Order: sequence, then C-alpha cells, then structure tokens
Amino acid sequence: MSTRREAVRQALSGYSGFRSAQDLYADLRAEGSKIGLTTVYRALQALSDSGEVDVLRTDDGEAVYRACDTESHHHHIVCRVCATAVEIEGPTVERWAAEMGAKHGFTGVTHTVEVFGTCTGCS
Amino acid sequence: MSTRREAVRQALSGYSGFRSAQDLYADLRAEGSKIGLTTVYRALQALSDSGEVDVLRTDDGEAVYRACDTESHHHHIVCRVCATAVEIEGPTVERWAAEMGAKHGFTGVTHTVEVFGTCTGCS
DNA sequence: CATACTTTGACAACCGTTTTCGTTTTCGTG
DNA sequence: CACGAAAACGAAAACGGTTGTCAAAGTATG
Ligand SMILES: [Zn+2]
Ligand SMILES: [Zn+2]
Ligand SMILES: [Zn+2]
Ligand SMILES: [Zn+2]
Repeated sequence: MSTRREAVRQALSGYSGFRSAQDLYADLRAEGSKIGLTTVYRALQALSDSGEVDVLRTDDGEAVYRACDTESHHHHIVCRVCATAVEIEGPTVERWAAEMGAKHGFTGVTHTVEVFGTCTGCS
Repeated sequence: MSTRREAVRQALSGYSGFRSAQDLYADLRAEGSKIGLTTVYRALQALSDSGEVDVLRTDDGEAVYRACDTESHHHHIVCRVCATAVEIEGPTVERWAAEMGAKHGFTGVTHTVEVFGTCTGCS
C-alpha cells in the first residue's frame, strides 16, 4: 500500500458519507498535499477493486466513494442533505432479489440497492 | 407531443431492454430519420420527466432508458448480456426500505433497486 | 402573406474520467 | 552506499457522454 493511496483512504475515512474523487482531491490539496488528481482516481479504483470502498453513481453520472466499515455485502441509507450514510443489512432484500431472479429464470443474480432520505439532524 | 419526441418514444418501445441515447440516435438514423442527437436527448429528458420512461445509470456512468409498461413505482431485473429487462414489483422490498428508513430516523425515504442476472436465452 | 412562437439540429462547450508519457520514488541487491 | 529495475506519480492531453448555443426551419394565428 503506497503512501498516496493510504492518504486517499484516510481522507475518505474522515467522512461518514459518500465523496467524489474531485472532493477528495480538493480535501487533500487543502491540507497541503501535493497529490495529483490522477493519483486520487487511481487510488480510488484500486480501493474499490479490493472491496475496501463502495462506489455508486449519482443521478448526474458522477462516481462517489465511501469507506465502508465492513467488506461484506451490505447497503446504505444516505441523507439527501448532508450525504451521511448509514450501513444497513437485510436478509429480507437479499432473499427478495434472489427469489425474483429465480422466478424469472435469471442466473447469476446480483443487485444494487440504495435507500435515500433525510436524516434526523437535517430534517 | 411533437413528431420527433413520438419517434423517440416509438424507437424505445421497440426494445424490451434499456437503451442509451446514442443507441436510439443510431437506430433512428439507420431507419432514415434526419433527427439530431440533441433532439434525442431532449426527447428522452422530457419523457423521463413525465414518468413515461425509466432512467438509470450504468456502472460506467452512461444513462440508459426504458419505456415501461406501467408508470407506477416498480423495479427491473436486467439481463447482463442482452439487456432485456423484466418489470418486477414487490411489496417486500418496498416495505423493507420503508422500515429501514424509519428504524434509522430518516424521513422522506425513497430507494433505487436494480437486479441483474443472465436471462434464460443468454445462459 | 405577416407575425410571434416553438422545435430542431449542427456545432461547440462542458465536465468527470482515463490515457499517455516523461519524471520521481521506492526497493532489492551487490 | 551505489546501482538499476520496477512501481508510483502528476501534468497535460485525450476521451466520451451530455448539455448549451444559436440560427434556421416549422407551425399557428390573424
Ligand atoms: Zn443529514
Ligand atoms: Zn444486497
Ligand atoms: Zn438475455
Ligand atoms: Zn421500490
């Protein structure tokens, strides 16, 4: 694990919500780092490949990242205002997705689930 | 409803799966239409605003559209190979999302759910 | 026709992301 | 420590999907 990648990981860990590559780049530069945008992208790609961070696309196509507490499969409920994310797990939705796949004859079924709302602090 | 917008809607209706703006543009030009790419984007935006088509983002950030059978809230199971989509509904997942929101004190809870797999024809 | 209003499409601009490529840093070895 | 190979780095250019611009074409109304 290179120093730069570690810096990106730490910058991301400082937030409880999702953060874009450009946000993280700005954060790191603001605190004096001489890191390049390219390296931020590379670090995030590597971290997401290894399952250490979650990635999702916003409605306008931007990729946002989050350092998750667990590497096992889970989902998030994200505040629309402050972007704070809470990790949620649910056998219910896992079972439901699998059943839906089986019911329609699909194999190798996966799913993406995101829940949005306004958190207690923001409402 | 202008002629162009109707043409886009029909081009989209011809498929059972999700289709990108550029795909639809190519389709229309291939069948002789002189439509411009800008107009395709405008038509899709209008159609999605009015709830007549569903939009989602692929993992690489491209927006894909689908003319849905119903305008009410529902989800899809999409074939990873041929992009055919089947509409699915489930009180289970709706209830689960609402419960998760309530449990963590979130208000105005919404959700996005996509299921992927390989359909019978492609596996 | 004349006028006002809307729709269209070629083209350029935009913006997040990826590629390129020359430089710097890191690391194993003598 | 010195050396060379390999990996990491960052600036700038390229890329690709999407959106903005603006003049031309279409449409309705009187
Ligand atoms: Zn909040
Ligand atoms: Zn799941
Ligand atoms: Zn298929
Ligand atoms: Zn739902």
